[in-house]
Amino acid sequence: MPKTASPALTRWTRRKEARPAELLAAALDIFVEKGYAATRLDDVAARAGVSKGTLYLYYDSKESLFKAVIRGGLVPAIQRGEKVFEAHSGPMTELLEKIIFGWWEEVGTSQLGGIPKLMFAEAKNFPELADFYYTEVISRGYGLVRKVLEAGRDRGEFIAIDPEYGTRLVLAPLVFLLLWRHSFSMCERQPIDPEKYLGIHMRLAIDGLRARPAAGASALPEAR
Amino acid sequence: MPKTASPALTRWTRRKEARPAELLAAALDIFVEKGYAATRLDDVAARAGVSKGTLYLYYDSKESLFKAVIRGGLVPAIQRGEKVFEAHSGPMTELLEKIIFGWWEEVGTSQLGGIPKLMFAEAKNFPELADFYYTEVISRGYGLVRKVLEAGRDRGEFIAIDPEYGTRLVLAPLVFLLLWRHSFSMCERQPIDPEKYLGIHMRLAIDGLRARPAAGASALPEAR
Amino acid sequence: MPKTASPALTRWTRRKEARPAELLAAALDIFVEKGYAATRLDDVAARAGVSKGTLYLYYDSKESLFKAVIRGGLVPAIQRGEKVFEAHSGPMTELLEKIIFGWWEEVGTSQLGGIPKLMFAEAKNFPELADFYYTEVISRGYGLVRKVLEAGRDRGEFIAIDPEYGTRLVLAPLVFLLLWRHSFSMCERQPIDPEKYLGIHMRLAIDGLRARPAAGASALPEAR
Amino acid sequence: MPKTASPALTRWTRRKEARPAELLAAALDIFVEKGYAATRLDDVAARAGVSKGTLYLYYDSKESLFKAVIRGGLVPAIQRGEKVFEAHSGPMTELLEKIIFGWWEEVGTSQLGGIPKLMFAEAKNFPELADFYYTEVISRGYGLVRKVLEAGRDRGEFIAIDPEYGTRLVLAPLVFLLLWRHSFSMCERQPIDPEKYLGIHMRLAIDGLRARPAAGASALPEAR
DNA sequence: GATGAATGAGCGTTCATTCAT
DNA sequence: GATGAATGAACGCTCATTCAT
Repeated sequence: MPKTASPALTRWTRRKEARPAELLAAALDIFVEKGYAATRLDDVAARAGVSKGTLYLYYDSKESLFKAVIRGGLVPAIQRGEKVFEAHSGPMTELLEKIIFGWWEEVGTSQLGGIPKLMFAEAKNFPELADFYYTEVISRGYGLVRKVLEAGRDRGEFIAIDPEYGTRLVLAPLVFLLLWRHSFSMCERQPIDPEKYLGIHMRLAIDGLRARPAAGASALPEAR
Repeated sequence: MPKTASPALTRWTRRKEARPAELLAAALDIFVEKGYAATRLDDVAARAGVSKGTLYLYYDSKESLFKAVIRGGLVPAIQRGEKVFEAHSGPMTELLEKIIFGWWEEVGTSQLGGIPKLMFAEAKNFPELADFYYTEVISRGYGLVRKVLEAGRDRGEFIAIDPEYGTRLVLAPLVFLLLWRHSFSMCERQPIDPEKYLGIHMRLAIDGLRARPAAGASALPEAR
Repeated sequence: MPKTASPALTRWTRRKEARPAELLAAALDIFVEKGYAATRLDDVAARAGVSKGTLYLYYDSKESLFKAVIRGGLVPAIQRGEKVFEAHSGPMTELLEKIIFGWWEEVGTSQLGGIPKLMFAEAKNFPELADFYYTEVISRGYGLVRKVLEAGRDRGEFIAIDPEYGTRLVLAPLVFLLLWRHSFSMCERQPIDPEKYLGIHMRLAIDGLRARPAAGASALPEAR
Repeated sequence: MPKTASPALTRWTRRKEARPAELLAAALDIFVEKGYAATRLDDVAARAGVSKGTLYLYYDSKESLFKAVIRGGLVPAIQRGEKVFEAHSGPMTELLEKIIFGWWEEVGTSQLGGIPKLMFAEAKNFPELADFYYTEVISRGYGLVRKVLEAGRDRGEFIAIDPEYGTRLVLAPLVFLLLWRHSFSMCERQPIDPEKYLGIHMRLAIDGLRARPAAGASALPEAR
């Protein structure tokens, strides 16, 4: 005998295990589509196919739902990046490319790529959310890239640039790409090609950071 | 024909003509402080010293008020940049620095610097607004930088990089700085120093773009 | 016929029979702690160590649960008071004190003391509940005290005061004490001492009610 | 030409001066009818003939609306009682009766008489409200009566009873009457007659408090 | 032209009640 | 019998917009 006739027809269906993931997926969709403040919990519930009250069975508030989306989506991606760092041996230039492109593939091309725009947009109005995101995502992502730059400098691969600023300048175009694709991308006739964009950025950045064997006339004079 | 007839009438007329500008200044303040959605028209009216109803005498809706803010604030700044381009003679590296630092001083350090964050945040929810901003601000700003890069390439100063992507990569850190300062800047202990940040960016970018007399092993091989 | 067949069945049966009492005890705790409207059935269930659904196995609704609490708590206390009346012989002044102090000890100092406040609060919103409480608790409690006063008057101990009003005036301070301790008592620096309060009340009341051998100038002139 | 055709027909009617009083009257009605927690602001608005939003034009929250009801209704009544105290000369027995009966006529027979029940009911769940009420109403009302008792004792009219407890015992029947009439009064066949009830209370209380020229056998032995 | 009182749709959150398991 | 996931109707509060004055 099959399990039941049709789950879609019953109003009460027990889905305890699957629910949180479904709810989070629906929430991610709507948060990315509308932004944090403009997201209505009704819409999230409707997207997940449940009632608004059900949301509160799993998450205490809009804010905790949002945090769960971050915790379940972006934080693991960061952690995987940290694993990649630890497992890596070889030139830091390679590791840098691996991390940047990996992040793009994992985050940039998925729905998660819409989160940073949302966070930039709402950080001022929801300081607690901003703190959470800064601690859990930004500082860890930045720390990861900074460690790569510092290791490269220590290994003699990179020039001695201030790692704080170098990190920002390495990440800025990546962040910009993320924001762009969730804002004005539909306004351009010629849409940006992320692979090409990131490729050029990486080549310019790595070349700019690379320690030159014999500093020629055009080398950066004391970039610190 | 003289501008106005009597002084008494003049003062009244001048007041009436000054109203929109006062309203716009107040709106800019609040929009930048709170964001678009969180801005209450009551607050704008209070800041301008008028009643809420008066706002509707001049602007149809919150959205049209917001558009007017952009039209009156960012577009003239772009136009001044275009003037600088036309008046310039000499190396394009100099012009690029002049434009980037000029934009930072004029826009980045003023209230207007908060607009881009707003636009990125609301572009998806207000497509018409996004189109308007893309046409009036983004494409003109980008075009300006692109023309600098193209002129530099034509003059043999810069390497032959795809100008569309080069432009984005030159501007991305600037945009990032703008957004950062209106979002997460209060989360960091060590606040970013814009002059230093832009200085390093310019040196890296100009060095990366600069055509090298004799391309050594580490030079960019055909970055196109 | 013996009560139950086997010990195993007994234990199970006993558990099932104990359930309502456990639920009622939990409900009394929460109702008294939070009030009727602010009581959440989740809390009652949690306190009783059962699920919320189980509550509905035994009681149709929040209101019927509340009624059951009253039936099981206050009504037996009234009945014990009636037994005391019947068993008493001797002066009515003694009986009155016995009943008042007994009620205080049994009801006032226990959880049950919170019920009258609830009933006063909800009587208007739940008329059916009010009728039930009036019939089962109030009219019987009043009747008891009234009979004491009437007996005292018939025995020549008390003056001929209208027993309806005398009863109310004897009970009012008791009710007031009950309500006070479940409402504003935490606002006062010097908390009320129930023994002292009731002691003074009793002495004043009994003295006021006591038939004076020779009615002096200050005696109550026919208080009817 | 008359002012306007019909105010009832226009949706926007400017009522600024009259509004607060109308709102307060409507709020008092509903609060007394339903209690604090069970009062819906929609109902208050509907009773006042305005929209719910209009309520928030005048009062920040449900709580502040309620406080305004107290401040505008009960506090002035207390103040008038304090004036009566100051203006009085003559026996304290007279003053006590004047105050008790005055309070009854002014508060007990109006809608305001429903407030105390509501406060007893909600004090535990809204401690801030309880503090406010205790400070503004209870402690002042109690203080007033206590001063009468103390003055009477100092003048030799009253026996030396603990004024804190004497005050409570004088007021308890009054409070009880107020609560009763807003809770169970509709359950009784023979409704209580307030004048008679208070009359008997006053005679018993004043007689109980009165210092006896020559303490007979039945006088209170050291009621302290 | 200017005002500001009034509106009403909408949102986050709560909780008594239901019912598939 | 017992469970607890799911529901949905409320409720307090907000705010862009309207319009009588």
